[in-house]
Amino acid sequence: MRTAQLIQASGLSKDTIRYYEQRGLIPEPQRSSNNYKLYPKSTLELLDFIATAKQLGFTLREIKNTLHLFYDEDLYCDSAIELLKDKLLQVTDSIKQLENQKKQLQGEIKYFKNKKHNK
Amino acid sequence: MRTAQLIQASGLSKDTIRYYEQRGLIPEPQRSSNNYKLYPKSTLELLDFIATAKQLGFTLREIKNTLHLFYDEDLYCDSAIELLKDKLLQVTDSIKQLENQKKQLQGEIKYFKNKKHNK
DNA sequence: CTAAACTCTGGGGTATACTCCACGGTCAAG
DNA sequence: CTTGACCGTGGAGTATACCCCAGAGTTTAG
Repeated sequence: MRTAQLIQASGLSKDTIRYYEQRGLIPEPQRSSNNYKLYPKSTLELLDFIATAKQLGFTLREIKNTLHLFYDEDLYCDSAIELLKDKLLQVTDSIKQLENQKKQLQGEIKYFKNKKHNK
Repeated sequence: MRTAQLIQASGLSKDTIRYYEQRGLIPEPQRSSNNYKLYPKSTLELLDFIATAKQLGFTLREIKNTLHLFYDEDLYCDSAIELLKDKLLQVTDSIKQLENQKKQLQGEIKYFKNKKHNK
């Protein structure tokens, strides 16, 4: 498929796709005689995989490092579970930090309400 | 006080202080005859104020926009409460998003465990 | 044949909150 | 007087995930 089709099918912009290409997240496509890019169907699947991983909170760097999972069926499950668990820990940690921040904010609000009341 | 003292007392680096100065978070200090900077005591308090606000999750931009509160006692309470509530909403929202992400991750993990089991 | 649509490339810009480097002036101690 | 500590400046670099623009070739519709 050509660029326009990939853009359409993936819902990503040309620049995003190019960016992924440059960062090595998707393989360099073949070229037709006029130098237009020709993507295999697998690239679309790959882009979907990337989109899902991004949704789950993985950075592009992390995704790039796990791309072999996308190609290697045997490793797929175990490694995927491991990575997901790692990310789960990170997310849980972020939540904790935010909860903390929330508490502090609530404390501050109370403090100012009191201050106001005592005027 | 001179730069070294302010660095010491605030715990910030010279570059950070300079950065805040450039962004207008702290006022331009006076200069002694040799062009050394001379900070008033209030600058230290201001830096503490900024540090607290950062802790609470405010960006430097947001902090800059609320600096007048630091100077205006009358507005202080009401506006502070309002700002804190806004930030609280933002934090709460971030937490929700992360909770969502967490659920999705857990879902993915289950999916892969199942897949593995059925091999 | 011409104009519009499509495609490619290189390169710059964005936001955030700094850090780091290099060059040069100033001051105090010995 | 020299050495080392202190101080100031301008400007570049960092990380992330793109967006936007310009210039030029290609293809398709009318």
